[in-house]
Amino acid sequence: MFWTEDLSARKREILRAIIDDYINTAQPVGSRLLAKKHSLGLSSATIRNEMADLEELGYIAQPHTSAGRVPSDKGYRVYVDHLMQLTEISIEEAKLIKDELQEKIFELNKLIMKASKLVSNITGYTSIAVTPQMKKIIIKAVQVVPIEKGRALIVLVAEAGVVQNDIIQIPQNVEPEMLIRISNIFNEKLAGLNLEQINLPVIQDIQLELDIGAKKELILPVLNGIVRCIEKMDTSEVYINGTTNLLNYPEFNDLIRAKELLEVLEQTESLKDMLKNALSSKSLRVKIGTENDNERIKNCSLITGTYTLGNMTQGSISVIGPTRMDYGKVITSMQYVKRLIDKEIEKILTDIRKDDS
Amino acid sequence: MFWTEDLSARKREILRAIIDDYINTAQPVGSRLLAKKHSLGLSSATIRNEMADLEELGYIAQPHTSAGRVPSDKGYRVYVDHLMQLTEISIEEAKLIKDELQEKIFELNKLIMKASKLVSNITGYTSIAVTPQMKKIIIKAVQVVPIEKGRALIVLVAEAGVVQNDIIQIPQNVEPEMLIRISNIFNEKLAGLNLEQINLPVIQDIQLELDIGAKKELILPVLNGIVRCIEKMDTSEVYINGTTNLLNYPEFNDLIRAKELLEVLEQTESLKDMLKNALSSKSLRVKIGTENDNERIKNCSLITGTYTLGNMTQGSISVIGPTRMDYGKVITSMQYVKRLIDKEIEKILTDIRKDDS
DNA sequence: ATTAGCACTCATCACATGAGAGTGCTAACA
DNA sequence: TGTTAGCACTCTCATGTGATGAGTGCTAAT
Repeated sequence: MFWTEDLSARKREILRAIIDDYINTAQPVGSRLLAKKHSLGLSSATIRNEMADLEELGYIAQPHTSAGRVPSDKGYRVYVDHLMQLTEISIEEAKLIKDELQEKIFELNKLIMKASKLVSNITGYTSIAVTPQMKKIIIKAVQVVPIEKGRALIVLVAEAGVVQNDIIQIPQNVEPEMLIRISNIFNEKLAGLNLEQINLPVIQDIQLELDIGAKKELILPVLNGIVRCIEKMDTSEVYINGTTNLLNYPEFNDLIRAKELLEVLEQTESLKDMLKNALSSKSLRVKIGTENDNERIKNCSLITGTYTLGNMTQGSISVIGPTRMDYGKVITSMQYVKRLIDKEIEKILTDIRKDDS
Repeated sequence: MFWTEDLSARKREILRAIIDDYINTAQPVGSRLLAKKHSLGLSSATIRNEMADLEELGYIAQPHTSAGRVPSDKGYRVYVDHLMQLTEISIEEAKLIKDELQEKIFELNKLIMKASKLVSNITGYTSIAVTPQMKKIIIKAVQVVPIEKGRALIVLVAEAGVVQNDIIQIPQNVEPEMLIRISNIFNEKLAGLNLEQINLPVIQDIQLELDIGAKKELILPVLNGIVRCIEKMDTSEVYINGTTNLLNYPEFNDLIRAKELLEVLEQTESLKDMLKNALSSKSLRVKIGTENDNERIKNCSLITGTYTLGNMTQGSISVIGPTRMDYGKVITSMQYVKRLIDKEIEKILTDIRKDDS
């Protein structure tokens, strides 16, 4: 869409002024106010005419006949894509973010959780962190740890500090040496593979090798334990921060609206789905109001940044707020955080890969 | 307090009727209604007189002159302690609870989280689960797992399926055999101890033994890793379920009230403190309104059940709702859940201890 | 093309009014 | 003496009314 053909420079100026103002005040903005506050050098009557045009084009709307104008989703879209002016992040905030994220964190999930909390604090909206699904994460080590007679722990270690474990029952009379042998074989066969690559042939190969010296009663539980570890690794989790922030905004003064939104936030499974589609974009994705698939957040905007581990596994941090959101502020801080996280992830990976510490 | 001296049987009947009614309707209950609905065999005038007495004694109050009566915290207290009639748990609910909790769960925290969710679903209020602090949990095994050159994983296994791990950096040139040796020594020295018993003498003892064959650069990170594992184990976590349930109740129709409460629920640290004091009672603890220390939930009631691992480590599940809470329903279901959990915990412990599976 | 002026619209607020629920008190009753 | 009927009184809540004012669209003048 060649939107520039729709809108003269003046119309753009006016539209921006309207949206800036509305984001600040949450009040429909009228022509008189606009003429006074923003020095556009135009009379209210002229502005009125332009506003009528903008309304016809669908960028703004009137809640009722005698009210000012309110931006439509289409209006916000143009605003975000072309009109908005990004401000620099403040020095204090930059420092805060750096301080929080640059302390040594080996675990990817911890990093994302922390960043998410930070984003919610800084923006004043609600943040949603989804930890990565690990389908393609590479296994570093497998170990069977004897706990006591008849019980052992399977430990699966992958890159980026991802660890999972599972308790299994084993025959009473297993020698510790046997467990070490099994650990070694699993290590040899699985290390370097990613989760998806562990398929039937690989398992059969291992089974074959084990069958020589080990008993079936031992092999089966170990295999099951590993499978459960893989399942746990591949399960992404959802963390939400700053839920109550949303209640500060007048659009959720209506208890029914507020409840609707809070219920959406409680449905972590559907949240995962909502945020999954963002998983390809390199930069931030902005979904405004009805652009969201979910009916129940059609008066909310969702800004999502995704994080990738060596182009393979992905998690995300999102901010959700009313469509009347301070897009500039949110995007600025999220970009800043994203840059830092990308750098930290890089560090986690190279640290582990290079062993140069 | 010999409350029975305060109240005639008739007054008690009336008080109970008032509270029962108020819990159902959330409306101040008047004498006329009471005379009609509950067959007390008394005229509204008589009831009025009794109500005046009950008000003077502080069991009920009037929101304003021409309104019915509303129970006070003192009234609810008597109700919970003496007047309330516990109903049997319904067959469907019993089945639901059993189905959810009796599938094989080895991990204590999972069990408590699941139970908490269940309680919130059944009661229709909000539940708060605090996983146990593990100060006194007994260590079963320690293992140092090599991940790759220069990096290893510490795994600490304790009873009840509690596992923690931590990634450490180690010198490049460490032989796997050395790690096994170290694991063995730590195992020998730490297994059977509880977290509190791991103090300086024990550590020095281990250090002494290790110094003979291992390098300092290896021992220190391992020790640090174990300490961090212990810290992680001893950190209790808070899970909240059914937050939005609260918004269904008219006492939180006021957005300010609702927000206040939701903010309390977001402060997990202070929640832990609030629930800590309940950690001695064998049965459920009921805190009504102002009986709670926290100013901000003075119009809420909090019912807490605690769970102990062999009289040592403790976690809790609580239900929070308006003081006008269906105490009968909540207490019934929580008691039922508690009984089941206690049994399951017993199972987890004996299972692991006896190895008879 | 822009602007001043004006009639018109509509939400919002303050205020008045009436209905209804509930009370306390008094007097009659068992 | 305890219980009940009756009644005047109180206070909230819902409803309706009118004034206010912000904002618009249209027209005519610049």
